[in-house]
Amino acid sequence: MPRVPYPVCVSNTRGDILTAARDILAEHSLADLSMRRLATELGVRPNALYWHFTDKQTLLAALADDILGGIPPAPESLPWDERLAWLATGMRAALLAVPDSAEVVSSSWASGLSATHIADEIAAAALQAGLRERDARGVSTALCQLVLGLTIEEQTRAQMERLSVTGPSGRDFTVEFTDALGVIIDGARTRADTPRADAP
Amino acid sequence: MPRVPYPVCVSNTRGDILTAARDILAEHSLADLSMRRLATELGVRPNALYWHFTDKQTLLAALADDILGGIPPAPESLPWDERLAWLATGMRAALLAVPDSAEVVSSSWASGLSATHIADEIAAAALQAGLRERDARGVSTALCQLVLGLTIEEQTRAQMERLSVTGPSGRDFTVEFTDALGVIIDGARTRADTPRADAP
DNA sequence: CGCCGGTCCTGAACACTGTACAGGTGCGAC
DNA sequence: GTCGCACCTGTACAGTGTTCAGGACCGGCG
Repeated sequence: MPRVPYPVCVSNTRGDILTAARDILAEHSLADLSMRRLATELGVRPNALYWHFTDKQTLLAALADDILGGIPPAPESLPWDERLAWLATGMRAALLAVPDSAEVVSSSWASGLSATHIADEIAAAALQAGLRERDARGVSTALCQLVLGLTIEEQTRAQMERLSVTGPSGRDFTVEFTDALGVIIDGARTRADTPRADAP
Repeated sequence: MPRVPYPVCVSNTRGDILTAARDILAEHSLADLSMRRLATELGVRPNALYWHFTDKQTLLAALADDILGGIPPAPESLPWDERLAWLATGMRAALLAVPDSAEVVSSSWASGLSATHIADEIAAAALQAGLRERDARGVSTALCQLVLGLTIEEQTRAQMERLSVTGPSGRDFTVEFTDALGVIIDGARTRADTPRADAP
């Protein structure tokens, strides 16, 4: 049999690292996602990760892009308001699929290391509806911050219940999301109906 | 002269600790707000803090309540939509007054250790406008998440520029806030005008 | 006076964390 | 055969939150 000097299966790609990070989030939590643990999971020493990513922060930013990358595009056939709802719920679903991912995405957006592709997509959908540029961006930020913030709360609570440091919160986050989403989209509709003749 | 055996000025109260924490945020950053540093600033060993607070997390939650405590109440004379805007901008101003405080408040809200008094106040104002209960709460969460999320981004950027790890972002967060705020309040107005005869 | 109990703090330690530096091993190309 | 590159190792540093047993000070009570 061939001599296996050291590596059993080294030579990790960036993708391998990111999926390993996702696995740690899925089976444990963000608190457990340390460079050491991630390296151990890959059969590698912690420092090895710094060859692929300069920082933990940039690693998390890549992970954030990865997580938000799988949002299905809104069908062109949908009316514009339903497309807004589609995108926001899709973003929420993508986040809910990976525990603690909302906090990861939030930090990455804040640090500017991450792409905010979905925000642009939402703004574009609002623009197509005839909104003014600034209104469209307003709708986009309102929606994105709602999704991010509420999902952070939901996932933090879920984690706390999983470790049973706290009982069930009694909140229905899906309802809270739907209600706030409805309000924002109503606001977008108002802006769409208003004739665009006001002062800049 | 009197012998000063050990304490020069020990015997800190919870309030002293919180203001010291605020000072660290003001003059440095959240990253510098460690138990060790906070203790040093108070002329005390780190462990001493654990007599007043069980956790760093609960300390930060108390700090969050402290920061959001100074929001001026909306004048009763204002029409309801302007009261909503007043409360949201007041919350934003309270956060902007202390660097990195938005992140502190966000974590504290998510962990449930902190009071969400301002959210209730916003919901109450919306309720007075004649909104249904669920709509009022929807407006409240949309507004609070907007303020928190956007301020996190703003303060993170400010911190990065202060350490000159990054140039100016070119974003005008006040404009972004005002635009998104306008959209949400327009949505609230729609809900207020709609006769409340729809199915639950 | 002496002692008790509460309040607030100390000293030392544990198990971690992200990250830096120098060095080494394997592989394909010239 | 050797050069350079891709990828990883070993060791170490400075810092983190938190715990535990214990000690100094204080007012009040017998």
